[in-house]
Amino acid sequence: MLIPQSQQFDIWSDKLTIPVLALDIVIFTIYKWELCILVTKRNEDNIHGYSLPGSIVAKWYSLSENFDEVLKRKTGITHGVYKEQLYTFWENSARDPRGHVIALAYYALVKAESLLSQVDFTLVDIVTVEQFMKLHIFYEHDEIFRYALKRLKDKLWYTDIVKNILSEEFRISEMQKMYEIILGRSLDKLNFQKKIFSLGIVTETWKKDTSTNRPAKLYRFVEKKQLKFIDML
Amino acid sequence: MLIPQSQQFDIWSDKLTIPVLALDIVIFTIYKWELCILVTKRNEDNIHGYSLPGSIVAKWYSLSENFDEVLKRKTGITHGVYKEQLYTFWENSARDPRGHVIALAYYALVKAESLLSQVDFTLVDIVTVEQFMKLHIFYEHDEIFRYALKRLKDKLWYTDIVKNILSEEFRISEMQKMYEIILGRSLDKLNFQKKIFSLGIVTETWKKDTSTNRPAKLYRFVEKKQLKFIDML
DNA sequence: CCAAAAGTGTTACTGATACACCCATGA
DNA sequence: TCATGGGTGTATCAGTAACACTTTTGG
Repeated sequence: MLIPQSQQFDIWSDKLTIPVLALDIVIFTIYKWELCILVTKRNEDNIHGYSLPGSIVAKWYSLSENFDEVLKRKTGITHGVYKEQLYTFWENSARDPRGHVIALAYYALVKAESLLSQVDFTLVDIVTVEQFMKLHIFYEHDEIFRYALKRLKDKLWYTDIVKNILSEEFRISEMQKMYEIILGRSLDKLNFQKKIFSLGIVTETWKKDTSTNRPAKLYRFVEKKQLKFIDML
Repeated sequence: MLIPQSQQFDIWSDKLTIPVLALDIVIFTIYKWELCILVTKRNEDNIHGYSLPGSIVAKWYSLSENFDEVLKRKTGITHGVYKEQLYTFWENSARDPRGHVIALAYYALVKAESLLSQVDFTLVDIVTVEQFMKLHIFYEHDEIFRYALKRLKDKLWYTDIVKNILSEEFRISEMQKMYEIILGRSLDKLNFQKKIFSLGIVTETWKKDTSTNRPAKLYRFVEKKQLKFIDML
């Protein structure tokens, strides 16, 4: 399906009556006990700022394939990623100098070790969410970020999404720590366990982790098929 | 921004590297005490079937404007509509003979009287959801429908979305009836009231509706600003 | 007075929240 | 033996669900 560039239509041409679709990604990870995301440095009209990694959606490929391709080309990450579509935004022309772009927003969750070993840091920076909120953000990517963060926080309580940033076997306290970092607040130990167990997303391994004073039980996530909640799509 | 058709690029051309974006709408209404939606009759390759009203998204207009335009052109409806974006689907080429289309799905809620007075029935049919599920549906519009129905059902319990199909002033029993029709099951009277009142979406008018034996209190929805729940986007 | 629909009470159960305490281990 | 997490108990409160009863009107 590859066509010589010279024969391709100019997608920014006024002779084209359909909008260009971009795919932008909020990539979350937990790094040094903080919730972080990846950002791309940008200079538009001599204004220095940041945006989310993103690119134009290509024809002939599914949205999932487009996601993988954008992620790879803009960050270097090729595997070990949880992805989920968020929302489709219209980026109005005042903000986007290129013209009328529709932004298909995704968010992703990656383990820090996995991310660090794959990311090309000449392409992107890693920033904490606190830092991000003080940056100058291009397009409407700050809005996309807020939406992604809300979705991530909400999903903790009714899915096993956190498994994408935990190891195979883990102690409940490690899991709780992840929740606390993402939510930005501390949680009650026992109440957390009751909630998680009632969700039915974890199961005991009957092993112990003896790396701390008192050994802790190790858990793992149950198979997808055995989960009772159904997450459409 | 109008360009003579002769000068426009062919959006289906292989020389175009970006996908075409379509906007498809699940239009719900309650008609004759049943939950119904609007469908478009289609014949593709001599196969008779139905699809959701939809069209190609045009450049230079916001998604909201595109929605209004599609709705008007494909159904005749121009006003009195609640709209909400659902999800963006990739319609794989096997199902969509035109090629690679990305479908931006919306759903809408319209009062039956408003719908009936506006709809052009040479363009669309009105079917109950039961009937719809037995029809031959083109593209992946049956999947979009199921997703829309789930969203609609969920939203009843934490928003005032139902106000789009109720009159200004109404009795709680009328409201309950709407919920029952949409959810497809009956609800307990008192429990329903407790739930709705705790949501804080309705307020008393101190008027009575005397059209039945025992007069009923009339309620109305509270102003948007006074609602405590925040619905992002 | 009876049918129809409005309107209210009670109880049991479940889950969320807050707080308090004991336990097993290494240093 | 004590500091450090791991692990558990319990009371309260709010929300959910099921069921039963009373009230007000028109005919």
